[in-house]
Amino acid sequence: MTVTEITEFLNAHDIKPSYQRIKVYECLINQGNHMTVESIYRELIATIPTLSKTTIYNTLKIFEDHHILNVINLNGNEMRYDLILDEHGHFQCKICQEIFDFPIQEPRIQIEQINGFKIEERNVFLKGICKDCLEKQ
Amino acid sequence: MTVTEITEFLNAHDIKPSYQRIKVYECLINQGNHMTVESIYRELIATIPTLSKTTIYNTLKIFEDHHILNVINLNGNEMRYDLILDEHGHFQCKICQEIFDFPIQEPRIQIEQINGFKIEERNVFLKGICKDCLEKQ
DNA sequence: GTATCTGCAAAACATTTGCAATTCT
DNA sequence: AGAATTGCAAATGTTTTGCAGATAC
Repeated sequence: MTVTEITEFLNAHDIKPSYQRIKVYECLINQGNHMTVESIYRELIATIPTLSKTTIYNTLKIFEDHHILNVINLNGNEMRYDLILDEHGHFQCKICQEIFDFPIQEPRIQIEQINGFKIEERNVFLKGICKDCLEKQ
Repeated sequence: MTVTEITEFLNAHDIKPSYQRIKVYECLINQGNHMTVESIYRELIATIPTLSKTTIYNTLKIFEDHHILNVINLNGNEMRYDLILDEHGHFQCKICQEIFDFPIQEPRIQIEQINGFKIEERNVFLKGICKDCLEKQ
């Protein structure tokens, strides 16, 4: 995705495409999902030496409000941020702590059980032991 | 569940049944799921005036380590604690913020997609608008 | 020229840690 | 007495807030 395309995308979602916002969005695309404010900061501080974490927080909040970003919290530590691209779940290994994405193809999880409720977001979060760590045991 | 039963239950899980631990467990049973440290504290401080939040944190950590409690974090604020009774998901209303439980009867969420991974815990967290808030709109 | 955006510094808040006092056996 | 538990106070780490300076239209 080029800078021009990001600019158009942000405009289309009523987000003014400032330099910082474009860079944060670019970072989320290039670095993949479940980034933290800290990891975004570390990634961008070389390019934007004056960048503050407050701006990252502000930007992510705006992205969330405009529904182009999902915010999740897997373990009670830092918040993690996912661009809304495809619907996927998260698996975190209890040993190496790494987070893996996996597709959710089952569109309804007994949603009819919750009668009259409007469901707008779904998060599926699994914990266990990943293949590599299992083999090391 | 009587105090005697809780005592036996904790003993059976290799947890020494101190007064505070019994009271915290009792609170989790009586007040239902997704309680926070703060809400447990407010509930118990009348009964145990010397109670500290550190003890609640300690106790919940022990319960978690001994697999009688699940810890979840829905919104990045406080952690929430669920006794492991039946498997259920959580639905949080974006308007009134209330959290509802719902049963998960579908045992596998495309788990075969994650080949060779050992899945030990599953959390399903939905967000949307609850019936009451929908009707008020 | 006015409104918006940025970013520093301080505040807020949940959780963890160190350690001394207490309790239990 | 000895070991485990409790709880106060301080530290930690993430996120939020207030506000002044910078930027954009």
